[in-house]
Amino acid sequence: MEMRGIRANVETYLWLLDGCFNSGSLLCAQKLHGKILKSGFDLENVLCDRIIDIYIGCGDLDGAVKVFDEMCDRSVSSWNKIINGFVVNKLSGRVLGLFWQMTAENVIPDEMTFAGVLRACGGGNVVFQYVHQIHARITYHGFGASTRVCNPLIDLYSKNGFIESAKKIFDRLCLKDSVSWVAIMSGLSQNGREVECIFLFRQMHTSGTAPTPYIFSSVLSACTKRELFEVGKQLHGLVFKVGFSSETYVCNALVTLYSRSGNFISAEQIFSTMRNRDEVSYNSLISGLAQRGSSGRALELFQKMQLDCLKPDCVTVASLLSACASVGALYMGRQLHSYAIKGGMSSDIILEGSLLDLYVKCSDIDTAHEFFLTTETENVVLWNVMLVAYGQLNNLSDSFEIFRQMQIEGMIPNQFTYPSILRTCTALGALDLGKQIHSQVIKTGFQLNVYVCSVLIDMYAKHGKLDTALGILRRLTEEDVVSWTAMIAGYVQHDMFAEALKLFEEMQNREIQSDNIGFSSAISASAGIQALNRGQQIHAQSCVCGYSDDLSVSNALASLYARCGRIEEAYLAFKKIDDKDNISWNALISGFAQSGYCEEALQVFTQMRKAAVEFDLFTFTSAVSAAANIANTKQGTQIHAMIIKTGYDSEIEVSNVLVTLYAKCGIIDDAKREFHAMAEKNEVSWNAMITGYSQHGFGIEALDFFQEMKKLGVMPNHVTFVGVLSACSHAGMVNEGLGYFDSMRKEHGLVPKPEHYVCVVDLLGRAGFLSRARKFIEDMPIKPDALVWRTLLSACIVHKNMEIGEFAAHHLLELEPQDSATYVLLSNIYAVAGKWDSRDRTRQRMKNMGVKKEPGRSWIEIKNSVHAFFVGDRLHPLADKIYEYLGDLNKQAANIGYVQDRYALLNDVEQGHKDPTVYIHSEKLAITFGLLSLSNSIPIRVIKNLRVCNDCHNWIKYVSKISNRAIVVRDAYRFHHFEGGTCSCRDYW
DNA sequence: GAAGCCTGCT
Repeated sequence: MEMRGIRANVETYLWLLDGCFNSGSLLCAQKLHGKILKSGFDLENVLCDRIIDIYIGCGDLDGAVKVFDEMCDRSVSSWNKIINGFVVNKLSGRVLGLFWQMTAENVIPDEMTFAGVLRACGGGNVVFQYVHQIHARITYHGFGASTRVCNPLIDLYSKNGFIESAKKIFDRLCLKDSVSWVAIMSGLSQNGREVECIFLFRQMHTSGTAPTPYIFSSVLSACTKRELFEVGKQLHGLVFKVGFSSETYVCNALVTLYSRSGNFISAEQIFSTMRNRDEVSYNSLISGLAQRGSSGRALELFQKMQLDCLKPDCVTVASLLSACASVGALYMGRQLHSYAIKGGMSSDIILEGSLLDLYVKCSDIDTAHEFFLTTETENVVLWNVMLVAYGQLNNLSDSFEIFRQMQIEGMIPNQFTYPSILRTCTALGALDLGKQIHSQVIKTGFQLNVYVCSVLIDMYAKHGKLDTALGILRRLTEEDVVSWTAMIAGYVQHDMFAEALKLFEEMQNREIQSDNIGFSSAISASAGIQALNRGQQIHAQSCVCGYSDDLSVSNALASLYARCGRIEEAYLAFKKIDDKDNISWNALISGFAQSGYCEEALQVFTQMRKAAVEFDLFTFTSAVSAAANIANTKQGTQIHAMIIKTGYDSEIEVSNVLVTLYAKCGIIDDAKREFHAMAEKNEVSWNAMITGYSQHGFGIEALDFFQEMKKLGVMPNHVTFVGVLSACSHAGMVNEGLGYFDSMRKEHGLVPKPEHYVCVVDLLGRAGFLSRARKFIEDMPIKPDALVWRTLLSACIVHKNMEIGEFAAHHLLELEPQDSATYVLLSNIYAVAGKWDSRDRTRQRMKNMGVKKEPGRSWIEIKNSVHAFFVGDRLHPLADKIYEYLGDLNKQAANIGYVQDRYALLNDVEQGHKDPTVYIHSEKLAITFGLLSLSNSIPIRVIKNLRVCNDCHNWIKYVSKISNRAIVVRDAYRFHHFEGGTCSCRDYW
């Protein structure tokens, strides 16, 4: 044709190009392209489009782009061709740029454009923020209900953790095809919402949409993940009914289901009768077996697979590796690693991930790092796994270095990266770094991802920024149980139990199903305010949800009973736990210690040692704290020795409680030694010293420590001020105390809590400013609690002020009408003033209210047996000896100034009783018996169920001096440590 | 192939 001089026209070239396209010859196309350029037809878009098709088809993307760049007035279909060219060639990073350029040139994108762009976004290496922007364009151009565009969008959102957004898109679809259903169902399943996935399947089924094998495999895998094996079995029936029981995908999912439930008979049966077994079939059964520890059979199948003409592929090895990682089978994992190297698959991107994960999960970080260095850099998963590894080692600087380096190498952090690094920041208290990463999270559009949010909430909540944490939770658009639980737990960690329970309730009102950890946190919150009933109700709920055998929930229940002082129930709950861990034991020890049953706590500690359960940080802190509370120096120092042996003395929490132990026992030199030996101190350490000094009446020293603490820049907290204010009380420094109280708010931004008001009332009351104390209470911005009134009442008794005492007692009785001690105190005030009518009226009122005065009892332990005494008790076998020695003691005490305070309880009739020994209080008897029975080196320890009375208190001071013995009395309200004629309470209780 | 929430110390 050319030789005859006939010029080819556009049609001719089009035909020629078609031929070229069919033959797939790049060379031919290039020649033709040259001719077209020469002929000047290169301005014809229809030819250019065809040339682009051919170049892309032949893999010459650069050639295609060159043609594309030269074109003018490019149509949307030309843009689509080039976009898809990049997508197919996995150069998705450049697609977004093309898309923005296209919109800048006012070319209107169509469905095909968006489908391509979304595919590009799914390929990783795209900042997720852009997906939101593209979504906005999709809506703007009217494709918000198009399955072709929305199916990949659903997939993209759910893969990045935005399941709520995915659901919204799904709901707006006019026509849902089977791909839409699979996308949303597998999305739900991937985001931990397996139950909804199953629910949606039912909805789909009833709506008449026929399920496909893909849909079955998706819903079955949801059942497997949730361990809803019964539902899975029912679905198996349906599979049979609709005739999919030979479909490979369905059978694979069934094999996984049965093998995870441990039903290997069914699993193997399905497997062996399958028509077409593929690699996945083998992989499912192999990984099921390996996860259950049947590695022998797993390896057997691994061999057999090859006889079935299926080569174990990367996924086979990867699934075996993941099973190894989850059961910690490092040795088998290493063997698989060599297999992978021999089989030439060790550089597979997925396998690299599983290998690294194996080493990290098995805590072999050195090998992990070594392996990491041998891999190529562009696999973001490997970077993420390394972040987890350094997090495990509590190594913030290396973690951050990885985080920084990965970005230098062009990796974009994703929704896995942020939780890992942020968790490390949380654990190591690097709040500033955490905040910086938080701003990066916002910049890159992950601020609504539930995994990221849950860690952010946890980070802020754990470090006391509860408002910030709550803000994040409130802005979260997804319903996420973990984020809610993190917030609830944060409240619990900061003693804000009411807030925790309120939030838990709100979560349930929103029908967010709590998980085991949510339930256990809510039970802990109930325990924090001794709300036994509430805690029991929550426990019942958790049982309904299937958590009756869950360890966290069971531990929380034991802790609830223990912290509510229900010894028997706590032991019962503890015994019911099948696989007790240290937390179960610790729950009893710390719970008993917190509810004041410190002897029981120490007994549990001893049992724990006999049971050869390993102690941890929590065990030691709780046990020492129990010993400290009852000033049990002997057992306290024994535990200290064990702490040194096990190396826990380097832990700051342990040192803090040791300082407390010695301070509370009054061995202030040892407390100081522990304190100064600490490599690192926090505010708790300082508080322990300040409180210790203060409790032992060393007000000035306590305040010196407080000044020193401030000078060193350690931030005082609420507890510091309890110590400081009571130090001022002891030292009689009223004005200084009031000044410190003001400074809480003004200088330290601390809002005074009820206990601080109590301290100020104590400060004023002890100094005798009773009217000022009353005025102070009346002006309080919060409602005075019982302790405030009880403090005022005690001050009135010491200062013998009947009027204000009466006032205080009435308020106290309004709050606690069943507290017999208050009636007794009030009647004592009247007795002191000789107002016998008022006293009798009080006693009558007490009777009318149905309040019974508990009979006073005291206990003392002598050589592993407990001796109990009532008032005027003569039932003890050694009663005669005890009364004889008591008489001696009374004489000696009188010689050095003891005068019996006969007004403490008795009216004139009672005082005239023939035998005054009838009224001898039980603590006197117990102490006398202790002095008779115990060697000089052992302090006398007596427990009393009521408050110790004024007379006994005075008597014990004298006796401690005469006998030169330490006497420790724990009464209903506090603990008194008598030595050398004085008491640690400084006559004020 | 990778990620989050749960017991303790003043």
